[in-house]
Amino acid sequence: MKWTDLDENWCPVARTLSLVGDRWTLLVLRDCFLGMSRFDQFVSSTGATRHLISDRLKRLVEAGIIEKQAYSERPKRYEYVLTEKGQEFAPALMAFRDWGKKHLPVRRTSKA
Amino acid sequence: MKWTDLDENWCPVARTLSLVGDRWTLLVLRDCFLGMSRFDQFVSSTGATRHLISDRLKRLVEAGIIEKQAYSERPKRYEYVLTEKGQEFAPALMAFRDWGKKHLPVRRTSKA
DNA sequence: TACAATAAGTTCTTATTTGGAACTTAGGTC
DNA sequence: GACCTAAGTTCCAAATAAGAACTTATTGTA
Repeated sequence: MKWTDLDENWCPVARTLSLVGDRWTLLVLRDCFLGMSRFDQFVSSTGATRHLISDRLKRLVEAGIIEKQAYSERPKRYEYVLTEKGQEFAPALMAFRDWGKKHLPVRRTSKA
Repeated sequence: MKWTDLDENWCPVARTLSLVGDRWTLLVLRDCFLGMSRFDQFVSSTGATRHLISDRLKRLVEAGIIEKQAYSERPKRYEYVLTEKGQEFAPALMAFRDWGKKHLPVRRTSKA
């Protein structure tokens, strides 16, 4: 079974996962909430490959979660911003954040 | 970059994703919240391969999110139940559910 | 006794996805 | 004219997932 097959699932959690259920997509969304909007920002912030970021941004745009907007005409340059539908994803990311803060503290591995 | 490399990330969202940031893991957790606990239930409910379920259950046990418990001695049979750490993941799944209900309604494709 | 069934996995081969680096395009700057 | 930036795309090798069959231990049934 491939992941897009979940999009017609009876369960709203499964349908949501068919869209955003992979780590890079969710990291891109996190970055959007942190105020990032440009391709290279997503690449360096997430550590994902340019290929993946390109793919995930396309899916998110197609799903209406973010929008592609030109911020420069010559040369043509675009940025990505959350739509209202995307904004409403905030509670999910906050739940992830809270769980991570509580249950996965960073181990400081060196130099005090 | 591989996904487990996110486990030491400064961002709690990224650390959480290093553990549960894939669709099958999250679907298994959903099933746990729905009261399922057995291997074959996870397989048929999620539609993932036995191989994947096996792998994801291992990771979740290792992370202390679920626990493996024997429910039969002869033959040895195990089931998986949420730990308290796992229970506390509920808000994240509820946020996914709410978002999905609102923004991804099921299209009825045939027979009224 | 033999035959099928159940549960929880593992193993195998093939297909799909991802990683990593280099290349492209369209202008701008020194 | 040589180099820089931003936003991608292309390529091939490596990792991961799909799908089906097999395993192990035990119980229930004809």
